[in-house]
Amino acid sequence: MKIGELSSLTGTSPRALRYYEDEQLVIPRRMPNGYREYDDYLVDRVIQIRGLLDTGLPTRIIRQILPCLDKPRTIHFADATPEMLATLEHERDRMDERIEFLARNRAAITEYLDEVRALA
DNA sequence: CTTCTGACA
DNA sequence: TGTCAGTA
Repeated sequence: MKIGELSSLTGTSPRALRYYEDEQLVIPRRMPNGYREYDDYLVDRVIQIRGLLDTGLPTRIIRQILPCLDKPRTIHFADATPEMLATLEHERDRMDERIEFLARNRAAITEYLDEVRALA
């Protein structure tokens, strides 16, 4: 499929899709006219990438763990280097911090909402 | 009309 | 990331 279809299918702008290619998060083939040709399995990968990006993971890390996320997930346990496990642990801890941060703000907003409603 | 690359009041 | 330009 061309970039436009992948874009609407994943809710990701063509601009972002081209950026992912620069970061080597997705490697589309090229059609004779120069247009990018994306394989169907990339729909799931792009959605996966967006989720990881929203989590706060830098593209460098995503690029590193992406091969572990593809279809034959079981086969990829082999290339799990100790360095990668270390970075993943680090990122997991960062996620925990982010969760705490988000939870505080959620609590603050809830509290604010309750007070406003109490006065109304 | 869609996509491509490069660039930024 | 959006968007504009000048093409293919």
